[in-house]
Amino acid sequence: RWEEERYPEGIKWKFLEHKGPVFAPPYEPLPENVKFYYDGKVMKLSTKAEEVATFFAKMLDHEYTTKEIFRKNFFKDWRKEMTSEEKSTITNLSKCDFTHMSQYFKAQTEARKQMSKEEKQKIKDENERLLKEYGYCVMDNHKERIANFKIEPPGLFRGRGNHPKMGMLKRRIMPEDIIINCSKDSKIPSPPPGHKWKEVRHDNKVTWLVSWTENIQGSIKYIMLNPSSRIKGEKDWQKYETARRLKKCVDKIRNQYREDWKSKEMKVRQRAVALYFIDKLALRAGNEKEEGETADTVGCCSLRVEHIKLHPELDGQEYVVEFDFLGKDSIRYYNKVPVEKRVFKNLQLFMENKQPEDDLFDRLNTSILNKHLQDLMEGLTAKVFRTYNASITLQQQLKELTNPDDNIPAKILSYNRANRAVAILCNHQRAPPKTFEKSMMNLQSKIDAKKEQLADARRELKSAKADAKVRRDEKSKKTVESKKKAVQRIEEQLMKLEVQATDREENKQIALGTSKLNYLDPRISVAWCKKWGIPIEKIYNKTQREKFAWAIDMAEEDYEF
DNA sequence: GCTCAGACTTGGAAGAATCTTT
DNA sequence: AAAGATTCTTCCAAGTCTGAGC
Repeated sequence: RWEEERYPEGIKWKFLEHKGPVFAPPYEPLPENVKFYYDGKVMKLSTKAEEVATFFAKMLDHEYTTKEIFRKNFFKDWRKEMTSEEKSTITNLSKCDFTHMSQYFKAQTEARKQMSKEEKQKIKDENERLLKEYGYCVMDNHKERIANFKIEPPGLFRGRGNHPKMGMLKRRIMPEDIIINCSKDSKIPSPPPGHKWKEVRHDNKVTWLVSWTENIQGSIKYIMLNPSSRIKGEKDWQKYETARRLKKCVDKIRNQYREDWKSKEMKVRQRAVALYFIDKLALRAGNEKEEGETADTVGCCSLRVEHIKLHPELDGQEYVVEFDFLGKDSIRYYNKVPVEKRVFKNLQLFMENKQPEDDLFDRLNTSILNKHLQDLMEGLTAKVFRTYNASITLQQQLKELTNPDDNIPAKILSYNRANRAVAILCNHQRAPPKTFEKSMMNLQSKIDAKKEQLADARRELKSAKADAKVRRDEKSKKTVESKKKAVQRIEEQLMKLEVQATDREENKQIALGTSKLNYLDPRISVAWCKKWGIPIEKIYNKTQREKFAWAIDMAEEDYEF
């Protein structure tokens, strides 16, 4: 569908027109009868202070609001929004009572659920209108869907893990904060009445339409296109092509880093051991982070001595490395891995005379590592190994697990298992769903019921057969046939349920989404579907099919990653 | 080399929509 | 038709990596 690189190096588009962002709705003050209490007494808050209070009230049931850091950060920022009078009265968060406000919001949510069909439809229509007007742009000759055309509303920052900034106030974004990017010859979006944009620029070397600076980390946020767009799709395709190029030289690279374990230079040894981890364990690169600004998490290059334990022997295996650290999003990585003796010896060396909080690879960072990788293969960076290993694992697992004689549900179970192997490799975990146990039990009772139904059907079949033997007439023969069919149908249904139960159980703590969306070359899945006659809808839902339209178009059943 | 801003990808949870059961 | 379960979509945080400036 797309031809390769229609533009000179670095140029992303020739024409870009859009309507600008949709701002968060303005704050609506609470009705008079919704009270806030301080120290047991009713207190009427100024609009600004009230708005921030509602952010807290809405989160009251969440564990966040019990955390010391969250409360401290919130209170500090809240006080900044108060009038001087409020400031002098409200000095202690523990004396603030938000429960009435919280109840009000719960009632609102309930009321929204209870709305009539017409009212709900009205809201839906309004959302659709907004999407139609602001949700699309024109990039070159295509109308494209925008991913996030709505500006994030103000609220309380919720970091993940142990974030030092949790609870801080995310301020409201105004047109004056907004940079618009579009082409000169396009119809330039107009700011809301009485407002101005911070800037309008025409930079066709970037893909974003709108940007602003967020106040918690001071980082830039963007409005960009949907994954179904040409610009994202092409990039995605390129990513997998880079990973396929790695496939061709990965053996050479592996031999190289194994050689480097013996290097005289410490830096080279560290680089080689780190690369081994990235390759073998699919670890992330691990950039340095500013201390105290974010949760304390690490990747490969930023591992510290305290994150690994060396076991010369463990459970009958030699040279075992025990990893235990918090990775991206503060997800725990825990793994015991037997490694080659040389790696083990090197790790011992790297850890000599170091404190637990010292860097394991003190001579290495991601920039050094990536420069080296660039020399090994053009376009090679640390994350390409994750993509490569994820995709190659899927392909290999599909080959191994797919049984040609299986029916469709069983084949899909195999697919999910292959997907799961990748998710485990990439350490994509989720909190078990709150309703997990219950839903498993429900499914089990469905299975039991189905088993009984099957037993009944079999009994009926048996007696029908006996009957037919005696009577020897057409009618009873037909009855046998239809009973046979019924048994078969129920057997199939039972099998389907059992497969579902297995799949769900195995998936309890595994998140498949990220690998499916970001690491697995979609052409592998498309080819697999074609090969086994599985409808693509069983593997990809509508959004996913849109994102992977290029692959669905491109891949035949003999596609090899 | 090092730092930092900038741009873009990757990440799980929460909320909304839809389907299924009661 | 309400409630409950499941799936899809949105949200927005948190990574990776590049390149400019010194």
